Formats: sequence, structure tokens, C-alpha cells
Amino acid sequence: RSDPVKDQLHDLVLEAIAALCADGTLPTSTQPVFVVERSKSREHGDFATNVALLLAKAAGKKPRDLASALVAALPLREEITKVEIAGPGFINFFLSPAAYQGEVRDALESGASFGRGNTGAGRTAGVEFVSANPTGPLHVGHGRAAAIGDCIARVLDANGWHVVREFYYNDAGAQINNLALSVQARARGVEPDAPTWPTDGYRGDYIKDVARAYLDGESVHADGVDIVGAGDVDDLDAIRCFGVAYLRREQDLDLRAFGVTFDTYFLESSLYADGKVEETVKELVAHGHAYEEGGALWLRTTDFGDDKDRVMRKSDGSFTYFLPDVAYHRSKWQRGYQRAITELGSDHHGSLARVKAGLQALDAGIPVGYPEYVLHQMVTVMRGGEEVKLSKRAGSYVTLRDLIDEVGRDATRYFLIARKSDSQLIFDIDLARAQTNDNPVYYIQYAHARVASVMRQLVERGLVWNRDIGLAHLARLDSEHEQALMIELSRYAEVVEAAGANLEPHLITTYLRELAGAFHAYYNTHQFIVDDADLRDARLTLASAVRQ
RNA sequence: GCGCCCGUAGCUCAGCUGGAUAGAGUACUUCCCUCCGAAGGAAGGGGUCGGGGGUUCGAAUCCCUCCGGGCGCGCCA
Repeated sequence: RSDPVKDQLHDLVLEAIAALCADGTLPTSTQPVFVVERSKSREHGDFATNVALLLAKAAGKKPRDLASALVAALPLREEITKVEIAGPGFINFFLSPAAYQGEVRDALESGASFGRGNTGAGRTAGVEFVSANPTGPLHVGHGRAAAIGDCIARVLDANGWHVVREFYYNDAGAQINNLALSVQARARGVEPDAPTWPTDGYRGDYIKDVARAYLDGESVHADGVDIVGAGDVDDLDAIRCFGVAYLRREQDLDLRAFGVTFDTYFLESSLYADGKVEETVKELVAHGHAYEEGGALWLRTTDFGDDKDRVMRKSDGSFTYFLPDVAYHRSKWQRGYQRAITELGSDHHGSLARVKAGLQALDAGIPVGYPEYVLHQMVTVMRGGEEVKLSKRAGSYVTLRDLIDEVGRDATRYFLIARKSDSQLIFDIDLARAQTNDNPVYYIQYAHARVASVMRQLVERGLVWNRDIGLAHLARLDSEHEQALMIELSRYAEVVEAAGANLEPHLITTYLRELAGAFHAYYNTHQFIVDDADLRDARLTLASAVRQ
């Protein structure tokens, strides 16, 4: 119920239906299922309803005839300037600007909380994203994950959810061991192509930085712990701890520069340390979904929609990655996340079915749709019409830091969420840097700059604007362009709601561009009348409301 | 081979829980602009919504099939 104007129209139609039921035009058992929607084009008014199309059969009438009857029974309202029957039987409503002035009032009165919803009702949603292994710098793909995850978190927060941002990382597995060996090799002066270089070692230049810091006894602060480089090249455990801390800190600095922070860092190793992995295995076995074959322990995930059964414990006694994943998502449920959103690169999609199956096999009352996965597709970075592939720092890929340094934090965030996450994304550095209206970030910032400009001039002329003056002059917002702007404004709450419901933050970017467009149109055409203080104040009311 | 995602204007993409002549930005064509930022405004041309079939009063949207592109199908993570 986020749009009061739409809701009022919906209620009016209900009244009309009730009237037709009373006079026998409609059967009294009629189910009033219909929608009132914003019209796509101005020719079709502000709102339209398909009610006559849907009820025509029940009424035994042609849609347009039923529409006529409904319109005749519709209560009159001052803000409705015209009601029209169009096309196959749509009823179009034309509203006066006054119908939207309440939205501006709401914006002024609610300030920063304008547009917030409460579908979350204070429930807890855990949003897990990025979750990069601490084995190197974050790349563009992580950047997309960071932007999408953070914006999902923000949008859920705006819908009344209590949001916990969570970063899960592996600090103990084979990849980390590989990292430790790579740092050790660098510390010993071994080059990547030398015979003693570890198999599949990390070859990037950043490994040299880690090794040097370790040898120099540098102190690294990450996730609330200080780790000092011990300098001993034979102590692989010490190297591992230092390397993880070092790269975790680097990732964290990049994320902070990107405007992203986390509430919880969850270590994969804690699942083992706290016995969660063993516990999960025991429960799966106890519920009869496990069996042994070829010396390994399997889970019958095919009972829960997976393609084939999966190995939980390998024949060598160690666990596959699959089991900690199940234990981890189980812990989200146990920690009280009524909703869990897991943001991943789409190359992980193969693991979704088995994790969900594992959670169901626990028989712990976890909902079938838990967790909700949001997958993002690959990012291609372009500059000068060519694909950018290399980063000095990491070697084989473009880092998030490269992008932030080159195009700035806000533009990077905007472009990384501007597309549906399941579409491949082309990140055009030239476009993102452009100071022209081709660049949507520039276009939006430019709209803001124009508002700021007017406000500044107001102050320079010694004039005052405040909320009360704005509220007193709402009725002056009566021009066509002001109405167009107010209509855009009135969509805000439902855009926020839809973005939250569908976990689609790109809806926000699309909306912002449209809002900026309405603003530019308003600015470009209206006459700024300096000798009419009242009119000026009223117009500035809207400027300020939109800015907020 | 199987599974998931994508295919919409020259380009980059919205729209996809079914609705009216399929939208935005950009590019292109014509016209306008010396008062708040012209980094502007007005108008116009441009589409078999990948192809085909089906369901429906109505399909870009739902179902089937084919084509094209990406990704995934390990006792790797």
C-alpha cells in the first residue's frame, strides 16, 4: 500500500462495483479482482484499470458496456478531472495536479524517511556478498558483487528489514595453503617460472608485497586482530596467518573506498572449530539421507531436486566444500536470519541446488526457498573501444581499485548495478568518465547541481525557504511540468518496494535517471518569476523535495 | 549431451507475476536558442521484441521447439 493516489482510485472502483452488485448489473458473488495501474502514456490518463475486461464475463456484458456502467456508478472526486473508456474497455483516470500535492507534503514532512516501506517489519535479513577468498586483490567481478550486495542491503533496509551484511571467507583450505606457499617462495626470492616455484602458485606482483611485509616484520590489522610478520621463511603457519591478514586488510581497504562495510566476517574455519561441520554430518546421517559408497560418505540430494547425489566426506576422510556450505547456511538460519540472501557469481550456480537440497535434508524447518540466491554475470571492461584485460597489480585481471581510481566511487557503483544482475555487463570506462549527458551519472548529478544552484541563488538574494513556507504554497504546484515531476516523485515508494521485493537494485538507477529527466524538463521550460515571491517559493518547494 | 542465464531501435539497455499504437538514453535528420548551467529545447525517421508453433478476448511477457551467445556440470573451491 505504498501509493495513496492509486489506493484511492482502487477504493472508488470497489464502490462502483458494490453499487452495480446492488442494482443487479453484476452478480452479488462477483470477486472484485482487478488492478489500477499507472498509464504508460499520457494519452491514457494518469491511471487505468482493467476491471471491466476482467468482470465482463461474470456480468454477461461487453467490456465497454460494463465500463460505462462502472463509470456511471463511480463516486465523483474533485481531483479526477476526466474519466474515459478506451480501447477494449480500459477505464482511464485523468487527475489534476492537486491529486499529487499530497505526495510533496509527505516528502516535506517525512524528510529522509520519505519513501521507506515496512514490508520487512523489523525482521532480520542476512545479506552475504563478495565473500572473496583472501588470496588476492578484488577484481571487477567482486566489485559488481559488492555494489549489488550493498544496494540490496540498502533497499531491504529501506523496506523495514533489519539487515546484517555478511562476508564469508575461507581462511584454511587448499587455496590458502597455496597462498602461503606462494608467499614463502617469494620470501625466498623464488620467481614464478623457477623450478622450485609451487604448482599453481599465485603469480601476481602483490605476492611480493606480502612477502616483503612479512620479512620486514610489518604489523597488519584485519578483522579486529593485529598480526605481525614473523620473518621466519620456514614457518609456513606464520606465513599463512600473515598472508591472510594482509590480503584481508587490502580487500577491506578497497571495499571501504567503495563505500561498502560489513557487520559480520564469517570464517569457514570456525565451522570446523565450533564442530558445526561434524554436527551437520551427524544430523544428515540421522535423518537417513546419507550412505557410504566407495569409501566416501554421500548425501542423497536427488531426493530434494538435485541432479545427482553429492559426496560429503571424501574417501581420504576430509570434507568436500559442499558440506561447510550447508553448515554455513544452516548457521544463518540458526542465527535468526528469517531471510538469507546470498550474492554470488553465476559461475557458482551449479552449487545452488545441492546446498538447498542439503538444507532440506536437515529436516530442520528451513523453508524450501532458503537461501535466496542472486547471481551476477561477467563484467567486461572497455576503454577506447577495446577490452581491458590487465592490471599491473594483479596481473591477469582488472581490479576494483583500478576502477575506483580511474572513474570514481559513485560512477563505478552506479554502472555496476545499472543492469539486471543476470545480464552480462559491459563497463565502458570512457562513458563513465564522460562529462556529458551520455553519462547517466553525470546527467543525474547535473540535475542535482541545478537544484543546488537555485538554492544558492536564493540565499544570495537574501531570501528564505523552509518547510513551512513550502507546505503553505503547495497549491501553487499546478503546472504541467510540475505535475510530471510530482508524478515521478510519487513513484519513488513503489520503486523502492519493487526493488526490495525482487532484489533488483537496478530499478533504482533506472528511476533516478527518469526523475532527473523530469527535473531537467521542468527546469528547462518554466519561467522563473522573481517578482512573485509566493510563486517562487512554491516552485522551490518541489525542487527541495525532489532533492531530498 | 544435460542444467541455468541472455537474445528487444544503428549502439547501450528498460519493459517480462499477460493488457491499449513496444519505451528510455544515445546516434541520425530538420528547426529553435545571446534571462536561473546551451553540458539546452521542439519535432521526425528508425523495431518480423532471435525463428517457428501453442495457450488466451489479448503474448516481448506464459508453454513447447529450433537457432545464436555466456556459464556450469569433480571424492576442486
